[in-house]
Amino acid sequence: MTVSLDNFDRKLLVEVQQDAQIPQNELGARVNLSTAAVNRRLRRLVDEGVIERYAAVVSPEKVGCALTIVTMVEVESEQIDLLDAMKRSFAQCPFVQQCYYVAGEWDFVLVLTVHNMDQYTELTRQLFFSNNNVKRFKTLVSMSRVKVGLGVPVSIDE
Amino acid sequence: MTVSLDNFDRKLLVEVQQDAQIPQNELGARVNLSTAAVNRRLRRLVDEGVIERYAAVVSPEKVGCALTIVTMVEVESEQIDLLDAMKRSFAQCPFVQQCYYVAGEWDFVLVLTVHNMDQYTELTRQLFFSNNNVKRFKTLVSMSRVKVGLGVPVSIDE
DNA sequence: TCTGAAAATGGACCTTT
DNA sequence: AAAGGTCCATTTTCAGA
Repeated sequence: MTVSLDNFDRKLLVEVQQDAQIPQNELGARVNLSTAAVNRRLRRLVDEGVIERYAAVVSPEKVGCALTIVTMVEVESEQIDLLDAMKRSFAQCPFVQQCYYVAGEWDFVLVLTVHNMDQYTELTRQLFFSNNNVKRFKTLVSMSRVKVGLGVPVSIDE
Repeated sequence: MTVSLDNFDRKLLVEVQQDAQIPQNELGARVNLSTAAVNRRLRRLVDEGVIERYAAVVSPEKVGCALTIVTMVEVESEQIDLLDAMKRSFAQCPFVQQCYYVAGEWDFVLVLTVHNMDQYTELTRQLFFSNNNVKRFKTLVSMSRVKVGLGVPVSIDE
């Protein structure tokens, strides 16, 4: 599952999570490696699945998705097939940015990106009210996205 | 704030959020545009801030960050400077992947990525117990990351 | 690590609406 | 003017020695 990474790999991961467009020679200069070495290492990181993919991060506001909402959901029954169906329905919905199946007071946590409240209301109907395995849900409306990212911490020991 | 996008832009955004490494000529083939036009449009999208950045998505498991945790926090006082200090402390922490300041039963929602429970315990001490503006917090441990991403929905009208 | 070929990016310039 | 297309120079990637 885990992969062994040395400090060069870790430094590269830090850089590349931050900005994937830095050319390999520049990366090399930063971590003290030749362009070719950087190239090989990045390829290996992708091949081994450490780097899952490269993605453009788009600004929700700029495309009119002004509202971020966090919703917690409690289910009626934890029967596997019912849970799977719910997971699928959440995962499929393009407005669901993230979905975690959790242990604790709630069963699911969803992060949603929508254009406005009306759209959220409509979504709750679709995702929650029309699903009779949803016992209750609670809505938290984001007033500020303090930190947003998928960055994974990689510690570098000097 | 919002930017006017035509269908070409939207199609490009869909592709590029999914995979930022598709070469521009291939993108052109997919959306029916020349390489140069794709190049110009992508540049414009970056300049206008629609595309905030390009990032490598790394697998938390592969780098040993096996645990995803969602934490809700309620504050004692909503005094601006206290809130700002909290926001800063959350944003700074490399294990805080996301942080939203929300309205509702809670004040903050955090998504954390940690190596193990011990580390989380240590983090709660650092982030919550040692901050006397934290009234209470609730921990939800993720058992499965059903959907994870920063993808923003862009609808294409044919 | 170095060198060089192949690929991708991005600008110049002309054409269309 | 605004945006597309073709062509060409520059930059970047990536494999072999």
